[in-house]
Amino acid sequence: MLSSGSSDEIAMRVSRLMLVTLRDTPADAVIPSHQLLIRGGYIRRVTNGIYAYMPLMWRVLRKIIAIVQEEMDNAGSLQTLLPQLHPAELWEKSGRWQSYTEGEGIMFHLKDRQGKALGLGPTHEEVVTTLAGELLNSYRQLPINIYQIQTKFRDEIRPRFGLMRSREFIMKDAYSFHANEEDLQSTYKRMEAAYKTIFDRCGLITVGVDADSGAIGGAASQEFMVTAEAGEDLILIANDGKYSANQEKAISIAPNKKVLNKENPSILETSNQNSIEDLCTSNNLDPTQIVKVLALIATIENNETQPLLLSLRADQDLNDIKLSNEISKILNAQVFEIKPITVEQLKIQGLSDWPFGSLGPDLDNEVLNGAKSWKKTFLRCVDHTAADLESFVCGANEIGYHRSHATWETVGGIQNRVDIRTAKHGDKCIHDPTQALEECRGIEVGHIFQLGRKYSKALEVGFTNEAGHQEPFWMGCYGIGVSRLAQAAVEQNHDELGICWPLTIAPFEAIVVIANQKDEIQRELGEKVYKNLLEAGIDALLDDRNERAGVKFKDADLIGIPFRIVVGREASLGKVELFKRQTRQLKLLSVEEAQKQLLSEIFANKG
RNA sequence: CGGGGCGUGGCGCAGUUUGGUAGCGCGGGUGCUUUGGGAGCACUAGGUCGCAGGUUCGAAUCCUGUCGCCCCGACCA
Repeated sequence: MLSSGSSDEIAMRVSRLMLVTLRDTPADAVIPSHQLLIRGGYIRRVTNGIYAYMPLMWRVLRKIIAIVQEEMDNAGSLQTLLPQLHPAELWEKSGRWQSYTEGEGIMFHLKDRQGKALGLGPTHEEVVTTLAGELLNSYRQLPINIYQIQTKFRDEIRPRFGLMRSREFIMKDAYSFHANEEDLQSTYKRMEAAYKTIFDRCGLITVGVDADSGAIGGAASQEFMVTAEAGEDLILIANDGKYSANQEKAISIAPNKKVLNKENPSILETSNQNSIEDLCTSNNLDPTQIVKVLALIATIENNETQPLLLSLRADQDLNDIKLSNEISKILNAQVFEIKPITVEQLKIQGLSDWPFGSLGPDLDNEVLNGAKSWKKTFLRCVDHTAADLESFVCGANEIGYHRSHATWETVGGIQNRVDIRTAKHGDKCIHDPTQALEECRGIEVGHIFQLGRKYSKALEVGFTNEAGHQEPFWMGCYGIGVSRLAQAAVEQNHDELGICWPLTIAPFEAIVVIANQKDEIQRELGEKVYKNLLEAGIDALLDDRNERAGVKFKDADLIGIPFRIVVGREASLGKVELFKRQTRQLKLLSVEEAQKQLLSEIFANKG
């Protein structure tokens, strides 16, 4: 046993830290951050998508949590702690129980000994909205903004990348309640600002992007992305930085078209021309002169299935998120799934083959006659890129034939003009056509939504307004993936030797390495430096292990403590080395000077 | 769920094609040496080869089934 120091002090010694680092990269980790967190002994997998946070990791998480708490508190949000087990009735009332538990639902659920159905909270709109309904009765009590930091459960279809997409994770979620939309918008702006401060303080480079609000629903929403190669989302950013969006949502100006002169319509023989490319080379056409037609099937509320016939300019790609939103708007119904129609599906529906490859925008509804479960008329949508063509080539609804110089009048007109194309790298921007979109990948660490009145209406909760009438709340919700953020920080801050934590969220600010534990002079000086740092208020760690210097250096590089003081062979001369992990800058200094410089660097960077 | 790959000491892997009773590196323990970039030597502990059936004199190896993990897609903080 060590004779001196409190138990805290003992735990700050590497020899007592339960630290196990791995020399080899674990086979099941693919991206750098996941590999490094496991190799550095930060996390251990317990089962699929479920991880244990080891002491170093928990220190990182606590630092992130402290920053989040400070900024949320500053922004006027109240911390709470809500239950993790939710009764099914609450979710049935909001209409989400079924979609969240059945099929590809993400809610873990169970029955208690009374046979009552419960779910483990993947998010807390139901619970929090119900509470608000019970407690907030008057506009005089509004607005209210509350948050919690807590473990969330989502039975992900495919957990992966360690903490990046796990089934149990730490999240900060906040909910705001307002008497009107303007007030919601002002809190939304305040949260946006708080989020920027939080990510800045965590030492992360993030971009706020326009986002699709997905399953949660609602109006405006913005995602905060940590830019990194391993990111699962593709984001588009204008050169001037004035516009940025998730590709799922991004809008842009489509590339210029090659005008096809107006001439009398004619029929093209196109047998064996099975792709747009074939069609172009064989007939000397440009893809921008062709309208391609896609047949899809949408599954909507009440298990109804609506066939879709979509027209896009042939050089453009369909964006299925935009499509889903447009279809939902047109039908005024929830869209669950949209899939391409295949020959097999036609068979199942008892339909004969369609002229795939030669579909035209005017494909007759009679091809749906006799369908077993599908609706019998197409919902037809034309993307702006196709609608803007005055003369074009398109399928003739007969295998082996296309129509040349068609116009919308000759192919049945345009019923729904929509934006369903995918914006891409290089496209011109709508806010300023001299600017182009750049693409990069991002990890979503935060998402803020203006929910509107979706949940307050569904759960029938509201307040009495100034006029004395009952009204549903206006709501916002604001999430930060705390454990994901920790891993994203590693993804953005590492090199070939290991992690380079940003100072503010590093498990320790400095590590004192005694090169040779058996050298009494080194050992005593190392202990002294360590003690001095602690007394100066530095989060310091002492590597007192009886290991060779090389092993300690490798481990220190791997676990990524921002500053390192090496007490080694110059210890007898009163000299130590000050090493900065990020830049690998190394200075041989007197003990006093090294400590002084370390303190000034740390206090300067902590802000 | 669809498509691909993999399960062999704590970790990384070989052995499987062509059946003969399990091996390498790292890690762990002990001792000596070494001591500023994942040390050397010696000794040592640790695996019913994912699991269950089957074929065979004999199965990590062949067959059937099953479970788990990883990658690509649908989901999301």
